[in-house]
Amino acid sequence: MEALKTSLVNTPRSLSKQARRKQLIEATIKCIADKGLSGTTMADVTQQAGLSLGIVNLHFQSKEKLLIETMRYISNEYTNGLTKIFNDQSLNTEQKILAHINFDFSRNIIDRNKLAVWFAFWGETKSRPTYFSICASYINEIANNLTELFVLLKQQGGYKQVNPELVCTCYTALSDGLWLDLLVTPKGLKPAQAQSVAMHYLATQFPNHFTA
Amino acid sequence: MEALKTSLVNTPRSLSKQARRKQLIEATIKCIADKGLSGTTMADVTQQAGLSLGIVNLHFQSKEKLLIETMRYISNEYTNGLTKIFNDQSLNTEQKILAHINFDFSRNIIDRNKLAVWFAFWGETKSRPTYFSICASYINEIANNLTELFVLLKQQGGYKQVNPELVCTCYTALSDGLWLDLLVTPKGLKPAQAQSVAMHYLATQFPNHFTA
DNA sequence: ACAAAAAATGAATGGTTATTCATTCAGTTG
DNA sequence: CAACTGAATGAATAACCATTCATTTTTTGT
Repeated sequence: MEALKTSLVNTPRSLSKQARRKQLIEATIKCIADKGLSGTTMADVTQQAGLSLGIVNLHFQSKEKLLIETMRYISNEYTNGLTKIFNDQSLNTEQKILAHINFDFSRNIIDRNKLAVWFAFWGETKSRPTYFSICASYINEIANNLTELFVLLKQQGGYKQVNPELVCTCYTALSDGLWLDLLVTPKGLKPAQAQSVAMHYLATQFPNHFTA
Repeated sequence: MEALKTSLVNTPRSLSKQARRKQLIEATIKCIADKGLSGTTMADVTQQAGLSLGIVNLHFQSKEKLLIETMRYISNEYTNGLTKIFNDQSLNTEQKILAHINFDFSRNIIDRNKLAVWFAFWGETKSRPTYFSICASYINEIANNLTELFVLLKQQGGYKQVNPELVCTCYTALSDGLWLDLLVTPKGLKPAQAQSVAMHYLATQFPNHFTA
């Protein structure tokens, strides 16, 4: 019996370098989800991709670099999605915040394989400075943007009591915690419920704009 | 130069089995925090404990069992602390909720070494059923107890709008997310701040009992 | 169609690490 | 104090796994 491969199409002998790297990164995501970070071997990854053992070193030089690129891949996907929303001129403040939440709980982001990768790497940030620096680079930017949106909505909606920075910290921690729930107790919390919990919190801060 | 040992006292040749196991578990926590779950070897753990290489297999049979017992150790410490609060006859509902939050952000619980262990294991729950079953066993009990407290406070305080189950889910996710912040961005968020963020949320639900 | 270049392969290598167990050591008992 | 018991040690073993690179396969350019 042959293992299910990440790419279902026949893999032509020569894809572009870019495409081959992506294929390997996606196989890595699947392996980390299935076997954990410590249990993922080069043999696992290459078999999952349907390629030969030496291929990772050919394209990434080492396992460590493959893992770092995998982290960066997921991290970029998330950051780019949010940046696009923040820069979308066609959306007003309220719509941007809504789009942000929708994105945070969209199918592609809360995919359990990817969540497993997020938490696998977060669990190692204390011991691996490189992982930490990847996180650090995007966390601040996202927080600044989101805080800015809350500042604007506070002004526009006349919410005198709201502390935008606090709301940003609270919302961000809440959505991280809901992600963890989705990973660890998938039977208990469905994606739609998770999103409604996040909405419930925002409704406490901006009751005229959001409802639980 | 000799590595700093987990136990600073001279370790007598014969401790009780229980004490020796605890010593090894605490060395394991330190190693996981320092080197990550995948980077922690038997040599690391035993050296950290100031004992010889074979000692783990003598007391735990295998590395896998040591890791499981380490997870259980931290998990029990947390669950027992909360259970004690819930069963404390001298506290009223409001005081129990406050005690719960204080405990969630107390020094012994949000110790960064222990947080690193929590997230290291959570990152592997999808691939390791045993880790998952340890989590599952305590999550439900804690959620039920906390929900019950919110039900009581709703009645006692006349909070018609409050949904106790939702508040429990939200608070729990929020505190998990804040734990993650404390682990990943310790420069950005101090323990006292984290606790005040959690209080801020509870104040939105029970404004007559809690203030941000 | 052929040669040259590029990509991919996987057996072999070498380093790492969990586990074993014969031996050493400390504490206890009669 | 001598014999005994069980805890602790660490050298040796065996399994595992990342990486290398000589060889094979495919693509490209002329």
